[in-house]
Amino acid sequence: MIRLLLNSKHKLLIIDTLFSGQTFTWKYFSDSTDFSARIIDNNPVFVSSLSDTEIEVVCEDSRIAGMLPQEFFRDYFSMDLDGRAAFPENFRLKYPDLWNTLEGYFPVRVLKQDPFETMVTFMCAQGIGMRIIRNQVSMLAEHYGTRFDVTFRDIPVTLHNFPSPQALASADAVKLSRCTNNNRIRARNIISASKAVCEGKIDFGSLRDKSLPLEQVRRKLCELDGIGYKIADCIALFGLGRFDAFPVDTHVKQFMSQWFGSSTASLPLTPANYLKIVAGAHQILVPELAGYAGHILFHCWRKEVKKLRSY
DNA sequence: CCCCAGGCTTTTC
DNA sequence: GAAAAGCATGGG
Repeated sequence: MIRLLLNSKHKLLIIDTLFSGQTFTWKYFSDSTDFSARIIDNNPVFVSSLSDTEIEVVCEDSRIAGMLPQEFFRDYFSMDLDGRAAFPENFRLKYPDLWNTLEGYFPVRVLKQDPFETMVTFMCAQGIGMRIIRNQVSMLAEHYGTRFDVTFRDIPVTLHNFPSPQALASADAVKLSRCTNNNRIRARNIISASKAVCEGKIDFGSLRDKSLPLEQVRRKLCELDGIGYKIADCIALFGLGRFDAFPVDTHVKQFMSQWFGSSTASLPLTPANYLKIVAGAHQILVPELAGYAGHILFHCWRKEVKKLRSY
């Protein structure tokens, strides 16, 4: 058992962007008895916060994804990155009101999560609400993942890891569709994408190469059925650590129009308009961290403007 | 029955 | 080529 303390110079707010269900959603821990858990690289991981700037991580193995836990989790939680760094100097002068509203959202982390898990979960996120997406991902884990029964602080906890590419590649489309909101097309796309990963047609290791232009990463991922610009950019941002990737979904489209006066963002989200909105975002934000900024703006928009209760 | 939800694919001009 | 329509499903 390994216990780590990770501290940051700035406040932390950790939200699971992969919709991994209530039982293993990272939360903003209000008190020290509260904790969250999930499986990372076949390793039960427990997280709790000790203060606004310090979190405790407990895991079993001395290595996670080939790295020392200390290194892995600092990277996983982007501990050394300040959300403010994603906004250029003149941003607070140009958008003073928005800057004030954003204050509570700079601590939001972009987690560097598993690319396969990221791919499948965002394939489950087409044109449906957060609640249903979470249900799908939880069901995928429960039906196709491995079960872990563990205890933490004397509390029994049951967890499921996210299914492997092999597990989903060999799934039956009709059965799998129970876990994809009864959408068989989505189930079929997930199976074929999983096969592509198994066969090495999609190699996340090589897509991780930072010298690879984002357009090339996007093009490769878009070869898969069911993946367009938005999902490709989500995989790049959340799964490949490409913080320059700026996924434009219905919410991002809305705040790009409302907050930044993007005329393109008020038009239908065609591929051409998508690229224009991304280009606009790179003008307003720090380009190499545009996606990171987008994530902060996204959560602020949903909570402060749309008044949605959950993250 | 309407609209919306962390879009993508096919058809049509 | 790019714009418009079609698709799929559950929830409010």
